[in-house]
Amino acid sequence: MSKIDRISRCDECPIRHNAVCAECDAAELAMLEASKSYMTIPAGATIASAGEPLTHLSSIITGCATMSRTLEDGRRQTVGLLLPSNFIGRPGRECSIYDVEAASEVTLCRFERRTFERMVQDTPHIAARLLMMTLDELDVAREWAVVLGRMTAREKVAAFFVSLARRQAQTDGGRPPARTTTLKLPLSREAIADHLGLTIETTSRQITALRKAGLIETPSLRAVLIPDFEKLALEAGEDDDGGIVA
Amino acid sequence: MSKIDRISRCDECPIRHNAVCAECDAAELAMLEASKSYMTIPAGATIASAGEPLTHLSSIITGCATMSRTLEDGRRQTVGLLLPSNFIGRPGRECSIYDVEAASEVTLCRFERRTFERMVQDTPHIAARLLMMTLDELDVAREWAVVLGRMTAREKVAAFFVSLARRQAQTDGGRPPARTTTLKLPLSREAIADHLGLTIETTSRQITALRKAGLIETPSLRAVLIPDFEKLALEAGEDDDGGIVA
DNA sequence: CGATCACTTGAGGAAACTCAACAGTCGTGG
DNA sequence: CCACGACTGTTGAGTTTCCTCAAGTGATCG
Repeated sequence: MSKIDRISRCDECPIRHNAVCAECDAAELAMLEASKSYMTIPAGATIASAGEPLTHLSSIITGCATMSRTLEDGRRQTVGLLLPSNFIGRPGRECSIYDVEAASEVTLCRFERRTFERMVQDTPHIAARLLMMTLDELDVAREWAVVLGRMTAREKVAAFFVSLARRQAQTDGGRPPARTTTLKLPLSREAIADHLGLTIETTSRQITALRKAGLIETPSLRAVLIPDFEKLALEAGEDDDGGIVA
Repeated sequence: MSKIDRISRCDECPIRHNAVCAECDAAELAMLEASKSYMTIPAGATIASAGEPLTHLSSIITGCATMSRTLEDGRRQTVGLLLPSNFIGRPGRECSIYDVEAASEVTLCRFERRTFERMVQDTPHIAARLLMMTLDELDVAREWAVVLGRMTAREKVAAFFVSLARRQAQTDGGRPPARTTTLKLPLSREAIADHLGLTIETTSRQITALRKAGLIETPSLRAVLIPDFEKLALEAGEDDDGGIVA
């Protein structure tokens, strides 16, 4: 029995203050508790498929998932990297328009779609929080458009590490990344390439190039050590005042 | 005195049923009417600048604007094409994080930011509509990520015309584009290139290529005639069932 | 310990970019 | 009304970046 299975009370939930329930009061939380269910999905499994009905909407409690589209000829683009507190599914739409796959083992807090839609309608705290989260997602998506449209392969890879470092720091602690940060990579090289709009070979080469330039170290295939976060951020095309969006 | 200046009643507004006010009842509309103001901006003028405070939030009534980011070295990426009923500015944020520029003459329906934020809080119809619009924008942004990340230059240009045709058809009439459609281009070649993550030269070459392939005609620099919409959509990498998002 | 899979590296080619010249369009003023 | 100039768009030639194909290396797991 994993740790999450034993959590049933929302006030013990690791994403309590970041997820769609963040603004809920005790009574609202009780309502959510009554209709939620947990589900754990193994790494590599499919959470939703493009065009298929989505019976449940959910929040990621732990783990990492990708949201992607695959064209008929096999080209694939990941349009969202889903980390703890991120939301899966769109209220008001029956089907997912993207494939959602667990990159690592993922634990979800799920709600039956209709039930959740009703709660969004009836509970301003949920609606307001969902709006804020959606606006944040929109910023992230637009920020990523700049990366995809205008950055070089090297900048894209650097930007990916920088963005992931920011989000992981946000999740565990809530403060910006330390100067020296170690990153756990939830994605394979192929998945990173699909996120960056590159091939796996180019991605690999640029990771090597960043390592040779001393901007990162790679203690293992699934880990990246950033000796100087600011320096890497600069390499990712950020003006020195950092900033921008996650 | 232009046509819009004379419109003061929301029920005569061309975006009445598509904008953030779409779900409002008579009483709510009256409230909006009391605090709204119109503003017309000439083509080429700046509506908002990245990092600068945004005193008003607004809806586009007529015209077209671009939302873009410029990197220090001059590279620019447009992250959103704003057409009638689209919303400018983010409730809850004081500054714009993008440059917003009028591509053509633009007429706005504006609300003082604080006032609007209060109305969002107090008016579920506005909050709900804003949520739906934001979710739609998110879909558009993610769809565009696929274009930016995985499409060839030719597909990008085709996808741009297809997307624009869909949105223009949506605006004037609400139905999908006819088989043969004429498109009014609100953007210069350079602005198109910035939207597609290409150079102006590549964009121009691909427009020429599409013309030579008979997929489009170019009656003028700012117009595109699509003889067979489905055929162009296919060229844009859509599987024959069309669909996807605007 | 060996097979499989993920990742890396190399060589060659294709797509898009850069730089440069040219053409078409539009507005202004003679 | 035409001539001029500035600007926007097109086309061409050469270069760069990234992709493709292929082989090699390293990790992981039975």
